[in-house]
Amino acid sequence: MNKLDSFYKKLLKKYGPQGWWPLFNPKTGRFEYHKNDYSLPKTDAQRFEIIVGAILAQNTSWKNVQKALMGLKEKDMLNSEAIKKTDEKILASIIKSSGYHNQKAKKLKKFIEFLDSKKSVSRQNLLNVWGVGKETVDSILLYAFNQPIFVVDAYTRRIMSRIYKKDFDYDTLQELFMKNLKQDQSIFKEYHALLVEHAKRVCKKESNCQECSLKRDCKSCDLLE
DNA sequence: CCCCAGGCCGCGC
DNA sequence: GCGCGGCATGGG
Repeated sequence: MNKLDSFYKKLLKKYGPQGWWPLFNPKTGRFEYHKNDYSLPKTDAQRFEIIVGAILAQNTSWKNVQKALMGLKEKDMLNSEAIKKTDEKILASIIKSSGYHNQKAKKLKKFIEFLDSKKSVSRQNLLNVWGVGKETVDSILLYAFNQPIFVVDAYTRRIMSRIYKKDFDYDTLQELFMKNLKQDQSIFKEYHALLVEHAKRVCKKESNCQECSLKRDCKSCDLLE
């Protein structure tokens, strides 16, 4: 078992399955995780919700994104037709809580233009869409389209940079994970979610090394200095 | 008051 | 190709 497999095992043991990506549940009226179910989305509506969430979540807390998604939901606007026909300024006001709302309103419209173009949903085509970069594109491919692509984010970088005491760029980290893990979208989904959880709870900006499940492998661990 | 959050674009060099 | 400022709200 390689290092990355072992990290995964330890994080999963500590935090349990995360159930990403959270989806709105009409019955409870809330956004809910779905532990151990890697088959979602089940409908185009759910797929679209993940896409919108991924764009709104750029450099923004999930709580603020939820409010924006709820706003869209309440106006029956969490669908491409409604977003398409709504004036960009109006749209921006509805998603205001997600921050950068003027930009994000434009991003949503640009992405819907892409979906309507019927171009194939490939990584290269998605990266050509204005407003979505590597992380957003990979999140969409993995969580909305169930493609085995590993998502790298600021948390992944922070954790890995501390463990190996060196900085990695996006492509290097993505390649590292994808070459060393089983090519399985459920593992990629879970691993990314676990890294987020670990970074939020333990490997924070001010790290909490004594509680860290990976401390024995970490070159930055305070306890070793 | 500060800093941060599930980034990306446009620009200058 | 890399670094930097701008984008913006809500919570701690």
